[in-house]
Amino acid sequence: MLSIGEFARFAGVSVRMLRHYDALGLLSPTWVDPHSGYRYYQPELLARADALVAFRSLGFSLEEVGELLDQGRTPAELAALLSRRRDELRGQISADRARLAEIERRLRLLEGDAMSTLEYTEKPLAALTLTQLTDRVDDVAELSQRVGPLFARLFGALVQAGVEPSGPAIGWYAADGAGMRFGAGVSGGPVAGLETGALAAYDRAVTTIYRGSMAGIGEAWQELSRHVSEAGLEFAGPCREVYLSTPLEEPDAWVTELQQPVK
Amino acid sequence: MLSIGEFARFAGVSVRMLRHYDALGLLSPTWVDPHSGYRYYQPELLARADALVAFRSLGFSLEEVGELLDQGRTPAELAALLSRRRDELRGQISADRARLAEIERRLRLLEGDAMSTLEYTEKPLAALTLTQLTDRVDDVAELSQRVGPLFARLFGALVQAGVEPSGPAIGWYAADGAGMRFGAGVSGGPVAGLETGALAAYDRAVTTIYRGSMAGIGEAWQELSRHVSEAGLEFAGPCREVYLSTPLEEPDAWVTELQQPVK
DNA sequence: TTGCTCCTCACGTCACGTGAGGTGGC
DNA sequence: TTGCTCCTCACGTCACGTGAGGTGGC
Repeated sequence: MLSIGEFARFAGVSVRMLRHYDALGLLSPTWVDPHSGYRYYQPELLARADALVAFRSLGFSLEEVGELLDQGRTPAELAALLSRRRDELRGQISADRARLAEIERRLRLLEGDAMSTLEYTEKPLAALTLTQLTDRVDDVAELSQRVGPLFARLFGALVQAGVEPSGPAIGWYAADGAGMRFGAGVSGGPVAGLETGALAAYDRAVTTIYRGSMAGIGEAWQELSRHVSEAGLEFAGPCREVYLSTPLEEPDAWVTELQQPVK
Repeated sequence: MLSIGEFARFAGVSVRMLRHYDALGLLSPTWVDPHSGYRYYQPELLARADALVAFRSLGFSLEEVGELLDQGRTPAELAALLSRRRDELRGQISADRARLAEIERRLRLLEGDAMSTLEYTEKPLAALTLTQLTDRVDDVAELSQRVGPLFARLFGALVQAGVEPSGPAIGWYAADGAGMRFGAGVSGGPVAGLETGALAAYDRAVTTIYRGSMAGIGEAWQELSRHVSEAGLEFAGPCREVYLSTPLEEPDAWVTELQQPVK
């Protein structure tokens, strides 16, 4: 019979962990001295300890290890547990690959002319209730001349209603046949003369912060599109522009977040 | 100015986390009402929130994110942080690949004739002080006839000295020119007529539990060797056998752990 | 005034490591 | 008898989620 320290050395785990496994009922000593509380282990228990260590190092939780060590499991149940872990691992590996690719991209940018280049963030997009004006064009080329006036009308109506929005202005753009539907709005309560519309929530969206005037925003969208397709993603809904900082006298200093739902 | 709830929706994080980031000094509100404690955020802060979210999702800790967001960092420092994370990710991916391969191997075994096949565990090997007898052979073919008598002599000496070992008997085998040095021992204090020797500790060893008589242990070692080379590992020291259960009357029921240090 | 949002404090998660303070065994 | 090992209890880790109990703002 081995003391806990000897058994720990053979099993390659800490004494603390053997006590923990005992408390969880995963690996109990052969005999415990009722007077001193000392734990004693038969060498045969090393087989169970080895299996425990092996399953842990494959990334199973201790609860799952308990199921895997349970003698009553059928091969089909064991296979189900292993398959689940296999799928988790595949998911982790591909997520880590994507992270690695993004880190390598940023490293390349740092070596070269980094400052001019955009950074991308993936995050969920919350649903949004907008007080807005909407419009549409048949030809996308007309879009740039139509968005500005729409925002001008929006802010005119807000000023007339005496409403000062607390949050940023928001634009959205949805493909509509050969043309495009679009809207200009702010979040907040209903205002006479303006529509109330809703933007849906999305689990995943690629976003980026663009700094500069609206003249260059088309190029920024093109770069974002390229990034989305290089990451192996697809567009999953209408895109949004969130105008974070729009000092009237300095159109080149505007800060806009571009948001593209993806899947 | 946005309330914490509005800002959280735009940033795609929870209100709880915004308070946490504030407490850590990573992302502080533009203004805090001294009376109510309410936090208010400028829309411009979304750029910082996005960067924070992006770095977190690349797997950086919040402490590292703090360094990455710090304006005072030079491109070289940023590159160093990114490179470190890149190397971590590469390590994780290859570790996960190895886990995946092992899980797939076990799944294949479960489909086929699983029960007869060995399971392998990787764990560290502790240093060991042995009370032992040693010998050597010039020709490895002689080994099997020489190990048994060595153990017989060992146990004879232990009985004569009145020593009952608490732990398992241990054999070790080290290549020595064309032949092999080997030992038979038990852990525990010095015994007259026996040598005292030490086995070194190893960070990594592949181990397996073999059930059966010593006649089949050579085959078990061959399977283990095959597993080691398939896993892309190399031998890194003398191997050990730990005799976990050795009922005298049932040599076919013996339980032995095979241990092979690797790198 | 009613809901809604916001506030702080604090506990739970998971698989450990690392003490503190005390006792048993050779 | 001295060290060494063992015992239990409990806190710290990390990035969160989820309450409890209370207050502010429209």
